[in-house]
Amino acid sequence: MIAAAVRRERERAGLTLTELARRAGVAKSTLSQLEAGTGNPSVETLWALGVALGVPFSQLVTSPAPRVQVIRAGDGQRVRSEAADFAGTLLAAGSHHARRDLYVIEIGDGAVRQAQGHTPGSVEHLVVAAGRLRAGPADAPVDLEPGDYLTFTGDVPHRYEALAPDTWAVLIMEHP
Amino acid sequence: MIAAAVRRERERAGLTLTELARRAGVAKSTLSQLEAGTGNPSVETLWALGVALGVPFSQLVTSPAPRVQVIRAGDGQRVRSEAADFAGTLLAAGSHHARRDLYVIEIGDGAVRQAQGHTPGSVEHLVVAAGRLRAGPADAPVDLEPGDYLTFTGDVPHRYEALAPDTWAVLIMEHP
DNA sequence: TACCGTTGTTCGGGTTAGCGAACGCGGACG
DNA sequence: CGTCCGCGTTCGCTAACCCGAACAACGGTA
Repeated sequence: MIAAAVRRERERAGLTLTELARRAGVAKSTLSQLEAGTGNPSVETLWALGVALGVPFSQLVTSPAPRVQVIRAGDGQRVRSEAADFAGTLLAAGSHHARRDLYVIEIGDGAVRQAQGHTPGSVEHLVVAAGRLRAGPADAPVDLEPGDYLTFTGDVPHRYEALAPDTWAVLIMEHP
Repeated sequence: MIAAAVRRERERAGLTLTELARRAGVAKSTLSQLEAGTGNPSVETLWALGVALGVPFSQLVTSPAPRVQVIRAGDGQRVRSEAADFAGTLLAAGSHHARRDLYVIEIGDGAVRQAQGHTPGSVEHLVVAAGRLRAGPADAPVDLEPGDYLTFTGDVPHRYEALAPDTWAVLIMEHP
């Protein structure tokens, strides 16, 4: 589990095992056994590897991934405030992924953005703010309207297509 | 550093050292030395403690916190796509916090939501989708319009106040 | 083909993490 | 006061993490 994460991050950084071991200050034998899944590394070792890889260490202890989920505007678990005219809808909670990039995306009317899959285990969260958007995995896109929420795994080809002018949305990308 | 985090979480859960060691399946001597800051624990040990404490493990390796930052609609680092009429704006990236709750919030015109500070180190991210919103720390609120992005530490009293009808926004709450 | 540089994987060994048991301490109870 | 129970800390000891070095495997080059 950790083994795969370390190897994935190392290859994503384009480093050899020897080079990463040198930069992190650990013996390459240690790193080799670690990537082979033998034993549990100490926190110090894993920390050194995380620093050398430029990833915040919790990224090296990943976990499984969900699939596609849509919450329509008005659906979802609403949390109302008694004290004020305020309502919140919980869309996603409790992931312990590490990197989380937050975007605001704008797509011209009729424009289509194709994206090949990102790193395995990445998850995308999308909330449409205005316009209409068709998004999701390339083989199963979903039509969304303002307030709609969509989440899906980003490790397969996917797309964004605006169905109305001035379409924009909030996009959270989680990289495991 | 880790020592303090473990002790803090253990006391926050109201557990004794002996009880936590029993639940996590580690020797209490190990836990005692760990909280004393002696040596580096292995990942497996820390993981077991995280499970027993009900925290996602990366919470045991904390880090500092930012303050308030506003990115106006149209500002920010834009990432354009050459292939399609598509533009994305990166708002926040690379946090290594653990729990991340995603909300869509709706606030009635003129309504004010007050919130006392949450757990130390929590961070809130806010993107206004429609309407006008005054939000932020109670002593330094900021007026936001659709597309504006605001982030601030949530461990101090803060507020949300709608300045127009049909105001809603996307809210990401990070709990360290 | 032979040589060389690099990559990643296996070997002994020193050191340390983790365990179980024993210890000192403080409060509750008879 | 004496005993008991639970708290957290220290004491040997075994196991394993980590290291350095030697080892195969591969590709480029003369």
